[in-house]
Amino acid sequence: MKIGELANAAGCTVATIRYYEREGLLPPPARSAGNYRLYTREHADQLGFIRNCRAFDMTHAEIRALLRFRNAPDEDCEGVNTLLEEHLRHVETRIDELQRLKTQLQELRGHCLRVQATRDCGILNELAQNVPEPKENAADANVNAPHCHVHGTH
Amino acid sequence: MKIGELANAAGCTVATIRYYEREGLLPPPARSAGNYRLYTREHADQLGFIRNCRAFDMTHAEIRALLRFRNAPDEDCEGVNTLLEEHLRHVETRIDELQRLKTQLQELRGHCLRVQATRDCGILNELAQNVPEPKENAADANVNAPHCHVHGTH
DNA sequence: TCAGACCCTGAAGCTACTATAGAGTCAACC
DNA sequence: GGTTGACTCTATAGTAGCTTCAGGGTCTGA
Repeated sequence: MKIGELANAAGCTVATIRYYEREGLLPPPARSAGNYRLYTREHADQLGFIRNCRAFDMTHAEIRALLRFRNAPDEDCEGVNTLLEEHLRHVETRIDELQRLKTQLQELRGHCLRVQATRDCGILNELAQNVPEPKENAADANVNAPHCHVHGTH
Repeated sequence: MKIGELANAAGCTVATIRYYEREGLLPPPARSAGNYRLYTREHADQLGFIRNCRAFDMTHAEIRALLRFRNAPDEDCEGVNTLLEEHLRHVETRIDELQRLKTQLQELRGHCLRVQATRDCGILNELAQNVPEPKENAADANVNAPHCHVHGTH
């Protein structure tokens, strides 16, 4: 099948598929006489696997690791379990951080409850203050725990 | 004050300060005879404001908007309130997404509860399946709601 | 033969920084 | 006067996971 069909089947763009090939997540397929990529069922399966992993928000490094396990069917799967648990912990950590952030944002929101001149706006004034409390969020968390790949709000 | 002192005071790196200048978040300061940046109290205040906003995980675009309000003290602050509420909604959306993701990851984790050959690993087999459920996460959310800047787990 | 849909490569853009290379500045010490 | 070391400068590239663009080639049907 051609790249457009594969993209359709997998629910992603052709650019994404070419990108995965460059990244080594997807093996380079055969080419037609006109230099078009020609994919097999195995490519489609592997791409499905990758897209499922991405839907679980795994990084390419994590997916590469899982693909290695998948290509070594006789090895034991302890590493798979470990990887999943670590990923889960990252997600939980990020949830905690965002929940703290939410609380702080709600507090900040409460500093201005009506429309007034910006010079009197409690929110802007609060942001101009030394507010050292919201410190446990993404940027700092990444500094403190460099192995945690869970990042900012945006 | 020189850039190193400012960085120390603001709790960020000199590279970050130079980056903010390039990005237009901080106005270019005067220079010494030896071409060193010389910052004033106003610069320090504005940098503090920016760092506070960043601690709330706001984007540079959001911060730029807030700085514009800050520099127009006679305008009304409705836009500030709106911006904050939208930011809060983004955070809440992201929390919901991550919580759904967490549930799905726990479910996935349950598919393999002992160490076995990877060919039999329930997790890998599940990931090789058509699993269309974890669809509401970052990648798709960004497609569906292009204005939501809350992104992935990593 | 021509339009239109599809495909190709290579490079740049996105976000908020961080890191590196190679060079200049400045104060203190000998 | 020379040297050391801390600090600063600019320019450039790298990070993650794509998306978008420019400038072209391929293929199919009318």
